[in-house]
Amino acid sequence: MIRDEIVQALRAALAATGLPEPAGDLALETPKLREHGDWSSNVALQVAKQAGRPPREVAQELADALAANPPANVARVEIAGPGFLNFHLAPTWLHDVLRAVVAAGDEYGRGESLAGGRINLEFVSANPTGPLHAGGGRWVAVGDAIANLLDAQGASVHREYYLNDAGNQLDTFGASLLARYEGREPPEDGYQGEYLVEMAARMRAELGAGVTEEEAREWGYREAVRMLREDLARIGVEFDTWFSERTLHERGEVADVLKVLGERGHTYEQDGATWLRSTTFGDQRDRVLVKSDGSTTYLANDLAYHRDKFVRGWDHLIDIWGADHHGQVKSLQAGTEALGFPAGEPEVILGQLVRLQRGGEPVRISKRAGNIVTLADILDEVDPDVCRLTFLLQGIDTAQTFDLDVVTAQSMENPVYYVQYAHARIVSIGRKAAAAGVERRPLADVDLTPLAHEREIELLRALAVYPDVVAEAAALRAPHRVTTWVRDFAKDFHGFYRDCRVVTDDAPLTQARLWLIEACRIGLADALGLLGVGAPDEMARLDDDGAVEGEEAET
RNA sequence: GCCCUCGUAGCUCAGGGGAUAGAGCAACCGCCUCCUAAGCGGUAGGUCGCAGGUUCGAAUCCUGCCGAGGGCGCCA
Repeated sequence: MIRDEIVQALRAALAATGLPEPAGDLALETPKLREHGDWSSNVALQVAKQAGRPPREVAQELADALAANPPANVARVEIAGPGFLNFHLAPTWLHDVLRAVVAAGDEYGRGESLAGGRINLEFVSANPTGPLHAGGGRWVAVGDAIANLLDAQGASVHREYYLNDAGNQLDTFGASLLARYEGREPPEDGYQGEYLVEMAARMRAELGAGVTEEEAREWGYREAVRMLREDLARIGVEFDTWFSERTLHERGEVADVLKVLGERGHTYEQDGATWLRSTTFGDQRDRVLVKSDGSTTYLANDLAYHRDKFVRGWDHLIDIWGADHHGQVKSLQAGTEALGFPAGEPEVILGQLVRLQRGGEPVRISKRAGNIVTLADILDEVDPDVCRLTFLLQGIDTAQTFDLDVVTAQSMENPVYYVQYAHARIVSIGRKAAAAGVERRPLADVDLTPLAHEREIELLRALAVYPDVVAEAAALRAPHRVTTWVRDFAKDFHGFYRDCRVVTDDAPLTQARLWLIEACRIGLADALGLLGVGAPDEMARLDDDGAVEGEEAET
């Protein structure tokens, strides 16, 4: 691509003038202002100090060297500001971008930065004690999108869900379910959620009378997993593996991990418990692995689990956790390192929690009333695409405020429609063109020089940058960057649509624009696909009140 | 006390070393004989929490302080 050609030309210019290479990457960016060219480099500023000369003088020397041996498509190089090198390209470079997009098709935006990598991505992993909480939807949407991004960079990604089915959480859950079944209130520290009442009724219908606590626990466990799978299926996420904690205990993996840690000299006995000397690996304090009552801690089990993942053959492990588990990161990483696995494994992506609101008021989870809001509740009211994109609107480092009224009642203002509409418009134009008997000729036979309108240029520039956006989003584990790109791109397209008619009497222009919008469609569909959001061929029409035609307007 | 994240327009948030800080919503003013107006254009709106420091250049990096959220169990 043109970008690499310019970088190479810059390197050559540096070498030719005897200037040093900058310490970091050779930065080449797209300036915010069009006057600053198509691409801009700050090498002269970076190198000026080492060279001991004014930046603009260095820039001039580089510009002269570049002029002597100009890269393809570069019309001119200007020096601006404190010493930026601004590359102004001939419009033809964007026509190359269009051809590249079409040639790549579904593959456009793919990268090779993780080629060959085998990654295990664990996310959601909510306890099998009920349906998914609405806030948990964030990890569903984010996790699936990150998996898509890693896949887009060439990695083989395995989506995994860890079922904590061996701890006392499940016992508490079973006791609570049995209490509801018997018409009692759940224990003080039990599960208060009202969904248990419904579950208990279903259990009675299935199992009849005389259910024991163990039977309640096992029935409830299976039922909860069924509900989790159902919720995930509704939003379109499928896991490759549902890993049961119980299997770790059954196969003796927890005991084995304890043995190995002991043999490696990383444990000690104190106060009747077995401790992991995790401070050796940077933890703030040592951690208990085996309690004085002989049972293992969550950490011990989790270490066995992560060792199991490595043994199954992944070369990189990623966990997505809510920030409320931040305190466990160092302990787990210390333990895996103590077991002999690479430092820094597993990589833990921490996401801030979701605050639920309704009409601006916080939704309180009342222990007594047990009025939890589930993901299923949201999916009852909004399209899965709306739900997903809402969770992917912002970076995961910020606590998200999820207002149920805004997301549900005002769903017509959700950005998802804005973006999907752009895609639908493109397909619609294709239908109109076909109906008018206009056929798109092979791209190789089409002259793209008519594409010179500012709107057209903007679209192609955005498409040119898209692969970089995807690569960066993958590297930073930040799917919202794709959301930001696709929103901006949809805006560009709507502007183009308004100003540039595609199907006209001007045959050469029509041909060029038909291919332009096809390239746009590829970009939109790809970005939406990475986010797990559909790219529809048509949208419902709205009447003047903003209500979907054919549906009753809400009053 | 210690650790992590955040603080940017009235609201929700992008931007995380570059040139004049952006978008959506809300407000105001315009645009449908024409491929879907779930659209487009314009106006208004900012001491980028505060104070220092590093740098040719800081919303961005460092330190401190203030504020918000989360964590620091022989719970999971």
